[in-house]
Amino acid sequence: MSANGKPMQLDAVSKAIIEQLQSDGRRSYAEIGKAVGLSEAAVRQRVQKLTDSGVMQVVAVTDPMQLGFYRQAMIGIRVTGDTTAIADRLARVAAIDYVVLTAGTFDILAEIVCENDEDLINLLNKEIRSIPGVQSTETFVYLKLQKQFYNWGTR
Amino acid sequence: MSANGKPMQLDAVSKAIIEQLQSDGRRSYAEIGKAVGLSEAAVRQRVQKLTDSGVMQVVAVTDPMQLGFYRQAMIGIRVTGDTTAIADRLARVAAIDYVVLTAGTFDILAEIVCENDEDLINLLNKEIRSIPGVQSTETFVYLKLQKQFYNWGTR
DNA sequence: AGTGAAACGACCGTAGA
DNA sequence: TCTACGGTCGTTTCACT
Repeated sequence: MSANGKPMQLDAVSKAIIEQLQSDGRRSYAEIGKAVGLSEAAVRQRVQKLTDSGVMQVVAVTDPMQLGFYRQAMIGIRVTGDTTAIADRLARVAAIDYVVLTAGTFDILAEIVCENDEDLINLLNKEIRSIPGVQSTETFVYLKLQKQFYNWGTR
Repeated sequence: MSANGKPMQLDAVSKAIIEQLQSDGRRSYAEIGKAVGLSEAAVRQRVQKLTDSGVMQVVAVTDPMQLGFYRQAMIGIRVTGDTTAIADRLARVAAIDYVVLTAGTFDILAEIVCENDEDLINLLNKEIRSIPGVQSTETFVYLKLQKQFYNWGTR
């Protein structure tokens, strides 16, 4: 139910529940209840509502570095024609984990995750620059990830 | 224990477990066990190891849009001097949820989440462009988030 | 690194304020 | 929207392979 257009107004308790799950997504409802001063059932209902409405999701996230993906980069892309069609196509590439349409000197920003520089070159040439309509790309190789906090939109 | 420098080699079963938790971070170990063909205890041991080693985390992520944060943007930043010090300072701003040091025509990329354009202007002027050493910024306002897949590094 | 069993605790539906 | 409660299922520990 729900998921209309209007922003959801969260009270302090719901915010506290989200914080609990942000630090550990597998914490039990009972434990969260103790922390926020609510019964287990009440916490469960609120979590249900938050996930059903799409405000919150509990998911596993992985560290590319620890899995041997040592090269990450943001690619700024300038295109002609339909940006959505091109972004759609980029979104289907497994090594591209983030695609956003933007206003500014780039039309699309895409984040890529790969093992090394050779993979990066191949990705750029074979999966990005080869798409009809892609005019130019600019690559920003990641040196150090300083902060990452989880919010989300589509998938 | 662990978290050395070498990449962790995951077998098909661990990958399957991660996939299960990527689609629902609260799925029970028993249920995951059924899906991947392992006992509940074995699944739990593997999940423990994956989280202890830092390869995987189960966390809550929220949708800024649904919470009334209608304006998101990536800011490309050019600086003089110590990039780390400036990135550190940016990371402490709540409205900045992502900071990465890069090689390329920007030294730092920062993603911001705010309610409207006025907030965006204030953030840019008061929290970013006012930092000593920041030479210039380029703003890429998000029009549409097309893909977001969760990997992570630091926090 | 895996299984199985028994005690314990979490989860879920339902009833009621 | 919350608490209370009972049945069911998941989790934990441990002994064993």
